[in-house]
Amino acid sequence: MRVKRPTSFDIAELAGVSQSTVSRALRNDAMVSEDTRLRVAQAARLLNYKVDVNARNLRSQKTNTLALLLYEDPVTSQSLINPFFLSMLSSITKASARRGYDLLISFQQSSDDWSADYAASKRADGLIFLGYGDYLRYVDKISRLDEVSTAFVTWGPVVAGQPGHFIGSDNVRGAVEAVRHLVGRGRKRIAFLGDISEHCPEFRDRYTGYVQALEEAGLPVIEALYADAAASEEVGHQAILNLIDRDGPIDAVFGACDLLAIGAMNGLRERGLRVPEDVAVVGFDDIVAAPFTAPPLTTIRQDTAAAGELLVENLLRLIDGRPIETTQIATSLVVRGSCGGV
Amino acid sequence: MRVKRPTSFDIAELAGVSQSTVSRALRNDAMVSEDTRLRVAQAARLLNYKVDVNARNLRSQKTNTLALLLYEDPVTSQSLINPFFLSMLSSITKASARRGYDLLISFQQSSDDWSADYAASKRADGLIFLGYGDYLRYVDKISRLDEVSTAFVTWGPVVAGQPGHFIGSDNVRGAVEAVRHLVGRGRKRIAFLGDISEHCPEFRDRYTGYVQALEEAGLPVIEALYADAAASEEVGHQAILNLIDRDGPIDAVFGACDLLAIGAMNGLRERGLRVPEDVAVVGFDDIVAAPFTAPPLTTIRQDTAAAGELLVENLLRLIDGRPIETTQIATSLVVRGSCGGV
DNA sequence: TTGTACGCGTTATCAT
DNA sequence: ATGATAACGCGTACAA
Repeated sequence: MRVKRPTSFDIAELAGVSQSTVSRALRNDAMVSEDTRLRVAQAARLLNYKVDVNARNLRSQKTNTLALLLYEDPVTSQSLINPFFLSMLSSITKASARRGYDLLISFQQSSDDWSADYAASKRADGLIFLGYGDYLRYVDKISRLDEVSTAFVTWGPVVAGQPGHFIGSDNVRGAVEAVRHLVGRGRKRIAFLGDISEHCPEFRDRYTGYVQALEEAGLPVIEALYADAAASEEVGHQAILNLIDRDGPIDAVFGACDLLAIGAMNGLRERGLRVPEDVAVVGFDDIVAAPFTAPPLTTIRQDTAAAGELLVENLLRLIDGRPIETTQIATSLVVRGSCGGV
Repeated sequence: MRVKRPTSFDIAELAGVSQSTVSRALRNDAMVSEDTRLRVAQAARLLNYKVDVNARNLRSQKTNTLALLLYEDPVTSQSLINPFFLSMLSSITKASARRGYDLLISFQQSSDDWSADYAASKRADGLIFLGYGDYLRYVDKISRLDEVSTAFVTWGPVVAGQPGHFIGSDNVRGAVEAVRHLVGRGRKRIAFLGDISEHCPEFRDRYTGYVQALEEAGLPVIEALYADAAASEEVGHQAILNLIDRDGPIDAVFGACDLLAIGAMNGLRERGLRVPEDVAVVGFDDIVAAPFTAPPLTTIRQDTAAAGELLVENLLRLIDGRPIETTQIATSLVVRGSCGGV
């Protein structure tokens, strides 16, 4: 027994005005006398009227909605999402809510179900891309978005010739800071964990910072201390075991992300090495779990709150046709037990 | 220089059929000859046509979208969301994607910005409520939803007389299992951490299970070993300190959620007590961080993957007017270092 | 199997 | 400051 949903016409009748006036009154849109505004508001409350957003969107060609597309390599994620992105997601949600935008989210599992039609089908006014995934795989699709002038921003490093607008942490500086910290504690044989192929430009930037800090300290960059690794705990675990067993002693590990660092700590423990006494460990991200590991993880914090704000803010600028401003976010070193802290 | 978006009329012209036929062909909806279907599909691809979902939704009175409303007590959450809910969020996203539904998400920060109009304004076909928040505060609003026959499901325990459909873990059994495990390791003075007021019925159920397991083991329920605590790490930390300092020795802690248990472990360490030798600890949830704590946290796992599926599945049933089936999910004990494991 | 005609509920435009 | 009217783009009876 469904009651008919009231329309603006019903409100109009009840308030004794025309339907178009109702529309204006509710939107605070144009000049409406205080008197009628109140009568309309009251009538609306009485009938429990809510604007039909589909009609509104259709007419106004605006959705007041953003879409967040999270993509991760299926290889990397065993049905679990990297905590860092969950944190980003949380801050993006809040940022868009503060701006009065709804947020639609979608996890892209394979590159096939690429449902970036969100904009084309007028489901959203703009798109936010987020992921540690393989960027290369998405470039052509993203270019297509660019061609049809869809508004979108991507979380990540600026890659030469990449279409669209990238916003991200200053990965190079962050990594420099991490490695400087290790060097400052007297570490000399510092392993790097992470995939630095062109598929993972963020990790590549962090590797660049790693090299930079080593050189600046006059330390050699030892190739054997680099271990390719996708972004997960298990992978980090395996990678460090292989590295230790094959290439001998290390006194520190810099993980390109916290999950890798955590995996490494587990591997080190398995080999009877103490953290930080024998091997100091620094990660990158500062995920929620980082303070709770054993020992607590020293890491480079990415300011997800600021990141969410910046992504949303800039996306809205794009939607309005205004120019984008800042695109880089400062990181900060968080010292905990795994290197230099308690 | 924006190009005009193609409409179904444009496709119709290009394919040499009527607009209504285009609509049918694209929806695979009615009888359409293979021939015309192909011509239409080709024309659509050529013009890069996408259905305007607002028009579609308006016309069909269906959105193919679900809304996820996450609410947490502002007291409890200092701008950080409980990892458990992030995990739920992730699984719900996937579940609804699998069903071909878009997901709209919203974090309810205060009870004021109660934007549960998602259904009333035809933004979504159904709602999912999720939260460790104060249930009582939401009951009346939820009742109103029930009155206007909005389709919605709530993650949580079944509370007598509560409107709507609740779906959740079997908190009592889970807690029983947790405490049995502690008892089985010879623990006798087992503290309980968590708010068991009517505001937190889930925690209350877990307390019920705690009491049940103690009684079944012939152990006394010692009131002094209960500590009220909201769901956060800091609160757990403080609570255990107070409890130890005031009420003397304990040999185990059962935290109503993992964050509380983790906080407790930190507090115990601060007082020089070893986990699990001096005090064994068991949590509830099995959040992402649980395996990484020191020692790894023994806990009751809530099957978030199954939960997400069940919530979405049942919500869709409600939307279709079909009856709801299962509403309880089994938990499982995960033994790790903090009690009985390595 | 396909075409015709209308309506979904709102916002925009042009009057007054 | 308000009213009348025309779109917005698609789905669906109904007719053919």
